[in-house]
Order: sequence, then C-alpha cells, then structure tokens
Amino acid sequence: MSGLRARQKADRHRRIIEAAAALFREVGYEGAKIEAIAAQAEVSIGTIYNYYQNKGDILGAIVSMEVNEVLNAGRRVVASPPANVGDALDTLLGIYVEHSLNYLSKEMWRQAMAISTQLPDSPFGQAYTALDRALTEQIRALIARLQEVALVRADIDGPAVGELIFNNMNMMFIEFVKCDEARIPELRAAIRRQNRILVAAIGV
Amino acid sequence: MSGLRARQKADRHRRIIEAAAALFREVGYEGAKIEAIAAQAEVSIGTIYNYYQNKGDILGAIVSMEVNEVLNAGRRVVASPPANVGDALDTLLGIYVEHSLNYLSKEMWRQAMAISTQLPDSPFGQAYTALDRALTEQIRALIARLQEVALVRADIDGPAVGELIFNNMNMMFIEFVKCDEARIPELRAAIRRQNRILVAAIGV
DNA sequence: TTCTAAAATTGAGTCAATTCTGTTTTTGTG
DNA sequence: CACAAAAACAGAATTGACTCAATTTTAGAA
Repeated sequence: MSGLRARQKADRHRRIIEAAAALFREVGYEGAKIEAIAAQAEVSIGTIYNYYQNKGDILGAIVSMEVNEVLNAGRRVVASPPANVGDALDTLLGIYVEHSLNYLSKEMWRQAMAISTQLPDSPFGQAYTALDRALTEQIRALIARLQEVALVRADIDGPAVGELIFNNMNMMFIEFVKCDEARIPELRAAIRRQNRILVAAIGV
Repeated sequence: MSGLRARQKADRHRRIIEAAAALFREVGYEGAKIEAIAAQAEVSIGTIYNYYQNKGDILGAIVSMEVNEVLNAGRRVVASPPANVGDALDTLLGIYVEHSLNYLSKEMWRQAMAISTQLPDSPFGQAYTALDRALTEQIRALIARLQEVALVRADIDGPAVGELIFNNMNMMFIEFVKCDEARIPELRAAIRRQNRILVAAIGV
C-alpha cells in the first residue's frame, strides 16, 4: 500500500517547502530562522534536518522547481526555433532570464549560487551543477537544431559554442543578481550584444 | 612621525593574515576557527573583528594579494603579446590559470567566490567584483592591442569580445575549483577550445 | 613629567545553525 | 489484537561566528 507514512512524509516535505518559500520571500534567506520555518510548517527543528541536510538544501529544492520549469519552457523553443540564429538564441536565453525572478528573489539566487560553489558535493551543490549542465545541453541542442536546418554552419564546434554561450549568459546573470538595481531588459540587451559576435561567426 | 601605533597596527594586520593563511591551508577555511586564528596571531578575537568585518574579509585580503600578482604578470603580456591571436589569448589566460593555485587552495577559492556572491556589498564582495573587472579590462586591453597591430579586425566590438572571453574563462574556472579532481592542463585546453571559435571570428 | 581624550584591545556573552539522544509513531508479524 | 523492530520526531545541548561594554594603551598638550 502507499502507506500512511509515505503520505505523511510527502505532506511534511510540502509543508516545509511552502513555509520556507514564504519566509524566504518575506524576510529573506538569512532572515528566515530554521526555528521559524519549523513553527510555520508545524514540524520540529529535528524533523527539518531529517528531511534536508541543511538550510541550503531547502532553498535548493525551491531553486530546482524553478529551473525545471524554465527547462520545460525552453524545450518548446528548441523544438521549433525562430528562423534566424540571433532571434533563436535571444528567444531561448530570453526565456531563461525572464522566468528567473518568478519565484526566486535576487537574494535567494545569490544564496543558492553561493551554496552551490561553497558545498559542491552537498545534495544541492550537485543538483545545481546538474541544472547548469542541463541548460548548457539545451543551448547545444538549439545549436544542433539550427545546424540541421542549415542556419548554422555545419563545420563549427557546436558543443563548444553552446558552452561558451551558456557560460557567458550565466556570468552575466550572476552579475545581475549581485546588483539589486540591475534590470532584466538591460541584462537581455547586454547578452545580445555579446552574442552578436558569435552569431556573426557561426551563421551561414 | 610614523607613530608606534601605526607600526603596531601594520604588524597586527600582518600577523592576522599570516596566521589565517597558514590555518586556511592547513585545516581549510571552515576548519580554521576564529579563536584559533586569534591565538596563532597572538591577538584577541575582538581585535580581529576590529581589523576585518568578518571571517570572509580575512580570506578576501589573501585573495586580493594573489589576484594582484596575476594582474601584474598579465600586464607584461599585454605590453608585448605573441604575434598571433590564439597564442596571445592563450598566454594571457594561461598566466591567470597557472598562478591561481600558488597561494590559494581550491577550497579557499570556493569560499571566496561564494562569499563574493553572497555578500556583494561587503568590503570583500566589492573588492572581488573590482578584481573581476580588472581582469576583464586587461583582456580588453589585449584585444585593443591586437587591433592596433592589425591582428584583430578593427571593426569588431572589442569590449564585448573581451567580456565574453573573461566570462567564459571565469565560469570554466569556477567549475574547475568546484571539482577537486580537475587539473590545470585540462582546464587550459578546454578554454582554448572555446576560444578557438572566437579567434576564428575576430582574426584578420 | 602628568594628565586627558581618543583609539585600540579584550573576552565573556549572544544568537542561530546543526547535532544528538531519548521518545513516539508506524509497520508487519504471530 | 499484541508486540518488536524500524523509522521518524522532538527539542535540549553544542558549536562557532560575531558583538559590545569595560579596560588598557597611546598621543599630545600643559
């Protein structure tokens, strides 16, 4: 049977995540004390640590949901990309960037990024690296798709270009979340400017 | 006069940094307790916090020394670069990468990077961002230099290319320090591979 | 030399994440 | 149903970064 225990477990997971997400948004990551999350989720401190190795992993679960949504949205673009290299890239990266603050505040992103480099071997650290890789693969898939329809030269090193584009976007995004004043339209424009060089180099 | 107080101050700064650097390397950043650093530097805990706002700033001082050394070494390359775009880039970025583990362990780099995104407004956070910018400017200076000697096309967007190259290298370096097994030669080769595309695009 | 204000030092105390140990709940078996 | 083992829970205790009020040291004037 799908025992009582399993249901309770799923329920507690959900309650903890919901409580944490609400508190993170309300008072920030640092401001959200484990004790408060536990109280709001109606669970004890010990139980939280039974479900997550540390505070960062709770944030990690939230980040993963967000990035997975973005990956799904991106899949549709890769399936039928705009018929122009510049627009195709801009559309895909635009989706990443535009969705980025739907559920996560800049502070939450900063914390998530920090934890993923600080503890690369923790569950969340590994998950975050996997998400980065998934995004890189999606960009590579787009390039491959564009090569198929002969919008990108067949003789260029697709995987290398994909990684280059992802790395550049990611660094720009890191700078973006580090600065509270930075705005999404400017970020997109800056990324477009960098990519223009590559577009010129790889287009037929 | 260069008063007693000023001398004592400089001396304490030095003792704290030396004690911290030794302990960071010996037992890692997390493992180095402030109490232990204070004991080894023969100062009290309070004094450390009089000199540095937090533990991260102590690491920050060490990182800054390292990066400044790298910037100096890079300056010589920019002054008289190899007469070939690919080699010029490889030489400059090679210096960055090869020097990177002279004084800092991967764990120290991870912590430093984490802190700089976690607390972008702390003294160290700002200093780290400034160092990144200085490295970006140095790469841009190299591109400009190569444009002057007509090895790089005059009509390309030099600053954008410079930033693209830095961002890519930096992300590759972040992945490198996140993985204890990763080795410098492979890192250099991977960066060269990404850059090959750009070199082809911007060379005369 | 003596004295006073400013600067620096000290370390016990605070705060919050994480750990640990004893207790309670659930499950499956006889 | 009763019971023993396993799993999950609770929250007090621990740990370590950081603060702050009291104390000491220095600089410079009289």
